[in-house]
Amino acid sequence: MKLSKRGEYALRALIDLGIAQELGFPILQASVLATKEKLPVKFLEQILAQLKLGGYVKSTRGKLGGYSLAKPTRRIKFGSVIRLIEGPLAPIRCVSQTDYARCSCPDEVHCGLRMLMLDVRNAIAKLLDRYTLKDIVEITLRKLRRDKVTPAFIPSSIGLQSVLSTKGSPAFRGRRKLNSVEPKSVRQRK
Amino acid sequence: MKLSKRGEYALRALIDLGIAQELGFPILQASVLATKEKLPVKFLEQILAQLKLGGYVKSTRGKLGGYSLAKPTRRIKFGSVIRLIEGPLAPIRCVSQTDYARCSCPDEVHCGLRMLMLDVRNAIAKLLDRYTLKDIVEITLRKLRRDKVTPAFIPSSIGLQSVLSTKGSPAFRGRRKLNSVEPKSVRQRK
DNA sequence: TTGCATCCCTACTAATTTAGTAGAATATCC
DNA sequence: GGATATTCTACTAAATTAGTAGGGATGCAA
Repeated sequence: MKLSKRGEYALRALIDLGIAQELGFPILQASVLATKEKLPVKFLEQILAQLKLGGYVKSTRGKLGGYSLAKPTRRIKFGSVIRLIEGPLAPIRCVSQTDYARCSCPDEVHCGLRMLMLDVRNAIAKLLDRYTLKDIVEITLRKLRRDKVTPAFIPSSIGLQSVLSTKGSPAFRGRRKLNSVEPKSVRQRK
Repeated sequence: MKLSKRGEYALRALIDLGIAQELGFPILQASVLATKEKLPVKFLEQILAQLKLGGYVKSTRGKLGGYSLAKPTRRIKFGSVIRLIEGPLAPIRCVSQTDYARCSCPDEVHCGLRMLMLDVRNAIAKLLDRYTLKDIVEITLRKLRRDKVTPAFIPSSIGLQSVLSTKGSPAFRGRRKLNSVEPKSVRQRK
């Protein structure tokens, strides 16, 4: 039931890009992302390339280049990202909706394991196909604000302790709407 | 989010043992299980040894020997079996309840990925830690009866088409109780 | 007591997947 | 043109998975 490093890094990168975008920094370099998450740049580049293929990020080259999200955060569902990187959500292929394959058991209809795993796959898919990057970005930002913490990828050149103040810095004046309703299942712990 | 073959075979074996027991054949040989599920005997033996270590099955040697369940089916939860064979249910270690480990992110408390994965792990655990072998055995038997199918491991020497009749064959006269309430989440499809 | 079916134990291995490295090519901005 | 990025391709080391292989120990039954 594991998420691979590759998958983990992909999701981290997307979340970082989402947060940064919301804070007014729509473009981040691979090196910045890698530094923040403490992972190998070259490996991350490969993952970003894959995300680009999947249509989740776009890139610009050259000086001032980097990666940014290719579509609105609310259109990016975690389920589909994970499917892209890791394959089907289902624990066994015979209960996959997106990539079904017959399993070895003689009688699929009366297979107890299959019934159980179908439930597991549905539980996972229900969560991951509902939650969008937008949800997670909002929740994370709310937590950060509440605890007055500054995310690592804010360029230190700008002394932006105030970036996170709810009042709004110039970067995002007028486009705040982080008071929307929190999704039921992803609640803040503690 | 995959279940390994090893895990799959372990669960299949337990379910088969559970069904066989309920039908009055409490002991099955590794070779019988392997034949039924069409998988390598030697590999299955290793898995059964692991299940024995975990206290889920017991074995008797010699002629007429074989494997049987070591405790009542209602005490065998799928969650713990999978944990034994596969490790933690959690997609990433930092949200595991049974085998926590810190992850690479700088700030676990404000990690969006962690929040999401905690929900996934809880959804999985909620299912797998609730469902017991008993639940699955009952549901499977009910389906088999409804469709009048005979499970493969009934010895062909006995001509037991009638084994599955609800009226009861001598093997289990008087200890039928398959009309208990079906768990909500694992329902019969179709 | 002999035969045989069964589990038990240990070691090995082939294939696949995972998690990267490495380095040069290409594009873009100043 | 130089600095800074992404892009592309190839390679690889380590771990995991899914088995094979071969005997040894045990217990029942004739």
